[in-house]
Amino acid sequence: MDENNTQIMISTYKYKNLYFAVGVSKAGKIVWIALPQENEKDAIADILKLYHPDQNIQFEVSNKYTDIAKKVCRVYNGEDVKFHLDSLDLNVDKSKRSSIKTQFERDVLLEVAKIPYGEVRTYKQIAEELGTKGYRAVGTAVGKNPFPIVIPCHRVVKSDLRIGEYRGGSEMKNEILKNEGIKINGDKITKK
DNA sequence: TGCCCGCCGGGTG
DNA sequence: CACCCGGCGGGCA
Repeated sequence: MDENNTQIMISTYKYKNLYFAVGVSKAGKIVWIALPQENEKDAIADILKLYHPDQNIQFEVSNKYTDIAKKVCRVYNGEDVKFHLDSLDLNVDKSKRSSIKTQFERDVLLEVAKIPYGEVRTYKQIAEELGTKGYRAVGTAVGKNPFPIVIPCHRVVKSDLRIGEYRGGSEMKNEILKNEGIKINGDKITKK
């Protein structure tokens, strides 16, 4: 592949049979973070899903951003690693290849980004912060989070404190929360 | 427009 | 507890 045509750089990091992957733009911004996968191919495929098949995206896998993938891994495993929001491509662009399609999705993600380590908020709380009753719409937007783990959508739970859904499965959500020290009994958060 | 959603709360047994 | 259902609003074909 011609390096000069590379539009996106993908780096992966393996830990305990799980592959973490990040996609980074030419501009050096993270455009997508994969949920951990059992093999590297799936992790890379998760990044490329962002792009339409007919976009013929140029990408290259290298170790250039392995440190970022490693940081994601560390957060997954319960470390309170800080990420700068400016390392993420938070642009809203419906037409172009952009991780975030609408202003509403962006607003939701920025609200979720405020949830402190080791705490949870409900979908309803996020909606109310944004001044809407579209609780389900918040769930939908959270579900499209291009930066899982870094923007902690796993910390958003149902109003009755049940865990709720997750792209990677509720078991994975459960595990990340557990790694953060959040107490869970069955499918419910046990403390406020 | 119509339909799908990582939701919510009130209802019933 | 278990379903069940109407309401809500954002996004997309």
